[in-house]
Amino acid sequence: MRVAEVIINRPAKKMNSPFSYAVPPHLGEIAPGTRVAVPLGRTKEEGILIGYRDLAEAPTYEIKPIQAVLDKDPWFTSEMLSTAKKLSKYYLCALSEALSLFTIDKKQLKSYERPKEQWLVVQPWFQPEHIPMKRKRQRELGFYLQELGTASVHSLQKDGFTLPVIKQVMTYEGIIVEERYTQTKTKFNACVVKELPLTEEQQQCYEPIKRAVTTCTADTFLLHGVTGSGKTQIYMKAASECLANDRIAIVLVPEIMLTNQIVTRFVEAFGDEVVVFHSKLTISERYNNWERLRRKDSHIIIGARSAIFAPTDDIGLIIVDEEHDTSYKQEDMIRYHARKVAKWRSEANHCPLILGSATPSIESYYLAMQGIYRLLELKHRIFHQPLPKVQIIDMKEEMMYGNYSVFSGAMSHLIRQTLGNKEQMIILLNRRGYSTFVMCRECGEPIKCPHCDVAMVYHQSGEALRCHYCEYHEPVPRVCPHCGSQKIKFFGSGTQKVEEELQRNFPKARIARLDQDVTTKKGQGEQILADFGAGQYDILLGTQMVAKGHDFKGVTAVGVLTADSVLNIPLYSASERTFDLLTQVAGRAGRSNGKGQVVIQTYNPLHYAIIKSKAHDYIGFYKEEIQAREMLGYPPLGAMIHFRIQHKDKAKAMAIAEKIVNALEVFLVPGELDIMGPYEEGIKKVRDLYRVAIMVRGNDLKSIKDFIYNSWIFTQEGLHIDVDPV
DNA sequence: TCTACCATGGAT
DNA sequence: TCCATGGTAGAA
Repeated sequence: MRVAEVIINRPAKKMNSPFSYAVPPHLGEIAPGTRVAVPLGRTKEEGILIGYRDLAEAPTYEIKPIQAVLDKDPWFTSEMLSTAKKLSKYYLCALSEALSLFTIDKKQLKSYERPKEQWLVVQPWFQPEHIPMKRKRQRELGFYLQELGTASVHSLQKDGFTLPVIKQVMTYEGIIVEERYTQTKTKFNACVVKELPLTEEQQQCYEPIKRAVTTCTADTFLLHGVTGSGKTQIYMKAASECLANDRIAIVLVPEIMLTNQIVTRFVEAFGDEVVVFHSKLTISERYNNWERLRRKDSHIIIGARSAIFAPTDDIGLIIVDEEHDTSYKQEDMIRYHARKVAKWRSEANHCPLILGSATPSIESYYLAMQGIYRLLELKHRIFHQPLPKVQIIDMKEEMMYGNYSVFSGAMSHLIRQTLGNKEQMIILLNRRGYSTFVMCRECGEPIKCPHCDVAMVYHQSGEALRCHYCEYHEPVPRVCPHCGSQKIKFFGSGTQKVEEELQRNFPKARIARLDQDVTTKKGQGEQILADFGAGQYDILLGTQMVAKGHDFKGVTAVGVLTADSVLNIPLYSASERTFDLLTQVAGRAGRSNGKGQVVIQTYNPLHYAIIKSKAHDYIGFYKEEIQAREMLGYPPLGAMIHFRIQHKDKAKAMAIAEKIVNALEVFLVPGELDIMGPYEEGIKKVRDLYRVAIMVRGNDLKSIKDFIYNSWIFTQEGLHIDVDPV
């Protein structure tokens, strides 16, 4: 007996294997990849038909029939199905979760139909002269229609006819109303892009990419180019080549929210050939975009992380811009890395993948050094502007000279100088809120969140202490909840406090602050950036979002208040992230006139991540970093899996973790595959759940992953598995 | 995930 | 004895 294998569309790991259903004859042949409605228990559920199977003998359970077909054409191509399976096994998540990444509507059991609209078709016997003179607009529409022969209701409304008038004309003799699929095709002027000249260096990088696009080769290129070297130009050339071959190009950008340079340039150059995916799109806009890609009305999709799951086959090119950016790794739910998925999809679609960055991820650069990726380098800035001058300030020294303020002498001087020259400055501080923690002077106890193991942060707005890990907030206590003393003091400086201090020291400066507290109100972040770009502010103060890809012409100076905030995070990639952040933010200075100045304050002035970023020396940094990782077996010279067990009972969490370690111990080969833990995490408790962790590190984790995928560990409650944590 | 089922246990 | 709660196996 032939049965259909259906994955129930529920994010439950326990339902990871497909369920068998019969296909009733009246539904005909259902292609794999189609969404179907099936009975499950006593409810009706949505599922994805992933294939067929022959049952040798009658099963012990009842085979129920599929109730309905939800997609006219299968939503999932076979490539999407196989990529989802790969993702599920690699990242140890449920197949249904992996599949749902490719869908755009989380509402279930909704069938999707291609958008249709009504068209009025004029028949030979239509006589507008019979329409009474009194009905002026209808008569005009009649003659207008006769001229056109056929027109859609939508287009007539655009031409100034109201809906009642059109409705009335539709009833007249000689007018036939037809339903047609919406056609939104607009002509694209390819010349715009073709005329974009490339420098010789760019041309050299572009040649092999072009060859790979035309020959449909799944090569991966690492395009390493300093900021301002014209990577976008190469992306656009490659995309236009892909478009000329009538295949789809996917362009991934880090965070689309903040007015993204690349998006604007693509839209300007390619017009309606570009479809922009971002989280603010409505469901119908998403469907419409997808439909455009499927009909090849548009060939380029540009968007953040999730755009890699564009439901399309025939991908001809994938570009990951700023490939080192950490926003490509999803940190909640399914913790996939978009760069990894891009690689899989490029292989399955036989198309090249371009990874572009000024500071490539250590992993990508390593693979390029191994000859697995092809390294392409842009060493010169297009207009040959010099890179900014970077000064490193040792804050320990500042303190020795009695300066306890957040601004070193050099920093104050740079601010004063920039303001004096009527130029703009960006100041980076990786801490939001007012103060970093609140502590009692008597007993030395910091005030902690009652639900999480973290110090609460004072936020001026609302005069409240907030926890950055949960929604908990409370007013600042008058007396210490621990010892009753009144000596409560604020320590450390967040963006809010620094803003205040800046304003006090430089009363005339116009200061804009950009951090999560400001961005939560939608559109406000973009507005601040736009205003700053328009010169309405002198200083832009903010968390790392000020460091990313904006091109402000008036900015000549950049200040980093604490380079250590990222460096001190206990992660193997802390140095890499520090180097990236410093290099990125320094790159904001002097983009147009070339006299950029940067001041970096730090307590670790001798750390190589800081020294190498001062010298704009990526390769030097890479060499030191790869050595450090080689010694410790960190990625890319080994892979890691992070297990987090959460439980409201600390002992239970520990017990579960120990059970997991015991089960995995058979794979332990010291030096080859190591298991660390179970240990309490740095932050012991979040939202009243205790956190215990296990870390597995090894040169090859495939077999241990396969084991976990098929064992009880996979469905263990309260366990979160993070493959390739960053 | 959702649901039905069973076990436990406190209140009546 | 009743019902409420909690934990858990199974769904085709």
